[in-house]
Amino acid sequence: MSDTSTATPESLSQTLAESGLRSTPQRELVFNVLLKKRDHPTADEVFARVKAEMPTISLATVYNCLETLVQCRVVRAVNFERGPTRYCPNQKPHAHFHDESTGSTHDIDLPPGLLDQVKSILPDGYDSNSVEIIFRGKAKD
Amino acid sequence: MSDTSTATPESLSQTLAESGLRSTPQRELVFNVLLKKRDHPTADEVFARVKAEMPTISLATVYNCLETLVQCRVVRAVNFERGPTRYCPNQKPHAHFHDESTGSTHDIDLPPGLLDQVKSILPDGYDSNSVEIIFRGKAKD
DNA sequence: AGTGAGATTTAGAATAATTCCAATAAACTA
DNA sequence: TAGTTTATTGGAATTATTCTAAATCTCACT
Repeated sequence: MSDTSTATPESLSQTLAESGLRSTPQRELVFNVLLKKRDHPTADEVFARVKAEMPTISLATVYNCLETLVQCRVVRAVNFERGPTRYCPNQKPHAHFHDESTGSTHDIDLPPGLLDQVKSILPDGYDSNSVEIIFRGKAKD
Repeated sequence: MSDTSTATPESLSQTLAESGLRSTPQRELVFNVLLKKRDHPTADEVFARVKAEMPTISLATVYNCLETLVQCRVVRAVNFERGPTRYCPNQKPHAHFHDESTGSTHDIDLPPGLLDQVKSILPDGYDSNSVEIIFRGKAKD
């Protein structure tokens, strides 16, 4: 069963090219690290994982790569309060559940139409291009 | 027509007392400043407005007061990406619309039941105590 | 009114995440 | 392969916020 909800490593260089950006070993590796363990890591955590494979990479580059991937829309940046930004390669429409006791983040699939329904509460004159839904609480397990 | 959606200045000292906290001129003033101009100011902006009336107040105190008001649930803290936290005395259930071209923030009233409906998409085992909805886009005007 | 305990305020130092910068290196193009 | 553009790098800088320790205030009790 193939997963159509995320870009594949193979398609990354194409996606980058479509935005006029270059495929580099650093960008590929940062993306692969995000795909391998989908636990919404921070830039620091991505840096640590990436350094294991490419010890010479710099933190600034990790920030640059993450920013690039977000621009290309193959990765989403997620924020909770003012905590460090977390990164998520899930491209399906989804909400986030932030477990306040563990600090962990879970993706919540959205039923089709929910985002449009939520958008429909906007009064005239509001033109929204994105809706974000964040739950906070405690998740079993 | 009275506005029941926010605590009144008069009720603040009572609300504070209920949490075992003292009413102080600084806390009252910070709260009044938030009520007077409901444009989701940052701590720095609150500091500037408050200093006009109480020139000796410190930024640390403004942070402390805002934090206290948030704890008492008479003020909500709102974050967009990693920008500075903004403060909002609207206690009605509402979403936020973040205008990306002006940086301004608008409250969007929620129809009754919407939050419960959104919460109902959570799978078993997720116990949420708050739902936040953020729109991004362009608002007319 | 006076005293002590605890709460609050204050200025400045410290922190954390991120961005900026200028130099080097790598990648595409002609 | 030379030249131009794009990307990476390490370190300094920035920003919002929190921490710290001392001074001040408030309240309850005498």
